[in-house]
Amino acid sequence: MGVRIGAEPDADDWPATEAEAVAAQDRLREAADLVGPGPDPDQVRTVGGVDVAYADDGDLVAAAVVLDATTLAVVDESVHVGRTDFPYIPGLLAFRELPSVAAALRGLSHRPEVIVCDGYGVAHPRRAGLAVHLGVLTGIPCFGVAKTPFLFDYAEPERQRGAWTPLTIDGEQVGRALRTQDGVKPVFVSVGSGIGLDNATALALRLAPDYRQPETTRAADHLARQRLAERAV
DNA sequence: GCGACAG
DNA sequence: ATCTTGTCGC
Repeated sequence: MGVRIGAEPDADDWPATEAEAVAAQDRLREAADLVGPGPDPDQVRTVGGVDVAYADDGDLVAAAVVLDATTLAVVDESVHVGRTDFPYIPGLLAFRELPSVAAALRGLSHRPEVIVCDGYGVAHPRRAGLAVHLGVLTGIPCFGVAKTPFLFDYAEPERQRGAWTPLTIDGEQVGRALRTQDGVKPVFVSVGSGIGLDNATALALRLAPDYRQPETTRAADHLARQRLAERAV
């Protein structure tokens, strides 16, 4: 327990207002590595997943898991129980979730080779979504897989699993709409930092052999919800 | 100006 | 995100 994840979010320097958060994202964007290429999807051995579950009273549970990239079995997991002061503001999700997610990651025994986020990377108003933030912070290749579209344009991918179409913002490519299951709504893949879009797409598809969402996200989601329900006992 | 808006 | 019944389908 206690794996290095790179720099930690500085509690004293953490934005408290919307304006400060936006300014922080503008600086953060410059530090991101959008090319990678990052780990070869066929050579990766471990993949990390993170997610957060919330209670009505503001309590939260952040979960971090590590899966064997071949069997997709969970080989390591960690949770952080805490709270957030930062409200949910579209475009500023990272400032609400990231400190708790980072805490959960520090509780892992094994450092994953790549991390999958539940949300956006550069498919974001300031190209600085949760996956960009986490990738820069940890130094671990990171990308995002979101369930719903925000401000980008895209054409509907073909019906079969593996089909994808580009996500664009003002003509700029910021990710892909990827069909992970035949005839099921696509997910939205975008790079965070330390990995290229081709590898991120291939990995997302490989991590979702049976369901719409990657197993990393499913495992982290289940763990967070379970621990939140057990809380207060 | 108003609404919509990752999770 | 979270709150929720029944319902359709494998």
